[in-house]
Amino acid sequence: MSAPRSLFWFRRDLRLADNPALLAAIDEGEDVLALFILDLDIAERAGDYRKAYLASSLNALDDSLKGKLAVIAGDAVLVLKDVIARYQITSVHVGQDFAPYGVSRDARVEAAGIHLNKTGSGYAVSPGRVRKPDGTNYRVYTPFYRAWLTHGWRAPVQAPKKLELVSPAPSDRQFPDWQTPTGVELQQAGEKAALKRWQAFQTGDLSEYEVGRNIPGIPGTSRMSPHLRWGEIHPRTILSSLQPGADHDVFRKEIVWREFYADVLHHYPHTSRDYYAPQFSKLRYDAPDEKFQAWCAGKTGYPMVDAGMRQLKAEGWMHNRVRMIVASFLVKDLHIEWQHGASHFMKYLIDNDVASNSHGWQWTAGCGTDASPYYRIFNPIEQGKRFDPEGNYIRTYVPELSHMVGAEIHEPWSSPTGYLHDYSIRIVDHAQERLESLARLAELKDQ
DNA sequence: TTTTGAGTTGTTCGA
DNA sequence: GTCGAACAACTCAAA
Repeated sequence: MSAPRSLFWFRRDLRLADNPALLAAIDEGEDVLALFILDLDIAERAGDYRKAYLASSLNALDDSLKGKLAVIAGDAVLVLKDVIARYQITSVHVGQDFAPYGVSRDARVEAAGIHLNKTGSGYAVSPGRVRKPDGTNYRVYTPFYRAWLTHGWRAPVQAPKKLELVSPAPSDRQFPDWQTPTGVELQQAGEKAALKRWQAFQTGDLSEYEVGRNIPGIPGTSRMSPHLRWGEIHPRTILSSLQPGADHDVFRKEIVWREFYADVLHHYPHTSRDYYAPQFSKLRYDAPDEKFQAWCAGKTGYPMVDAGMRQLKAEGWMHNRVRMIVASFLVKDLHIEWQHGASHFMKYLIDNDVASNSHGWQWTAGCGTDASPYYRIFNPIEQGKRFDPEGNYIRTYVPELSHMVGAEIHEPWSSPTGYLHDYSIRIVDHAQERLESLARLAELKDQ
């Protein structure tokens, strides 16, 4: 009988600190093989931004593991079978993945006879755990939040003190060569970068978060989303350093929104692509045409919308306030189904989380949980004036408007210099399309 | 079972 | 410029 040797399969938990599943693997094996499986099906769908971020995160993880991370491309079942045989693995450990794709992948693995020891997940309270007294799940955020607070969560655990790693064969070090696209500046990936950024946010902008988070022209948000997406930091680590006070409370609620949407998707897996409120599938929509292309390219002629869409392409990330503005514009002004926008986001966002993305879109579209009232249609001009009064955000991303100062930047059509540098003419009239949206929603009501 | 209050993020209109 | 009301009706959670 050979010595017990465990496999730790890294998936969405690319970190060493506060990783109970990794500790479980260490407990069970005299040594541990650290593995990441490159799923080429996902890679085919993913945009270059996501791939570059992941490649960078894997390099960072490998550094922490002193160059002993195995990376193998292929189908999870085949790779695991092969690795288990070749390295004489006696147990496989993972953190539980709740996203629909991960759930079905893990089911295939287990159906193939590979037992996965699951410890913890990427959430402070795993999806499915927060329940109403009658045992059913919540569909509204605020009651979920109150129950979530009551539920509580475990304290973070330390990084392993001692980690005996198996050295993988050179042929099992298939790190992808995915480069950041030219002209794009992605935020730094990896556990160290995540912790450093969290520390900086905690001692900095967190104290002004309630107001600052809504101003896209300043660095008022934490930018933890890409790190949370790949588990470079665990939400427990974040939550455990929050204090009482309004700004911290608002930030905690944002973390719990992530937990809520994961819970909703867990109970209704089809809502990653389909309507949470099915009657909205009967609404009259327009096919994605050249207007959709203009939206993607950031050439709608609405400064705040265009700035957001261009930030997405420049950084693989977009400020949350602006995500709502561009999403509302696509659905309510262009009358295009939310899935088209959600797919575009998933391609470019380095924080591409299917639960938060799909349900964020559905919220804006009015077909999600806690959906906004039908009459809540964002005015891209007013939103710009309110949250980017000086136009700092717009000037950063829309060079055709960089010569404009003050509030006039929000309405280039009203300014003699608005089109001096060939800024796009408005592709639609917001006031008119707002009425069109209300009319189409009224049709739905009459049915 | 029935009732009641509440529900992330807004805009427009008229006084 | 500011302010309050109106904008549907419905679903959800909890008493």
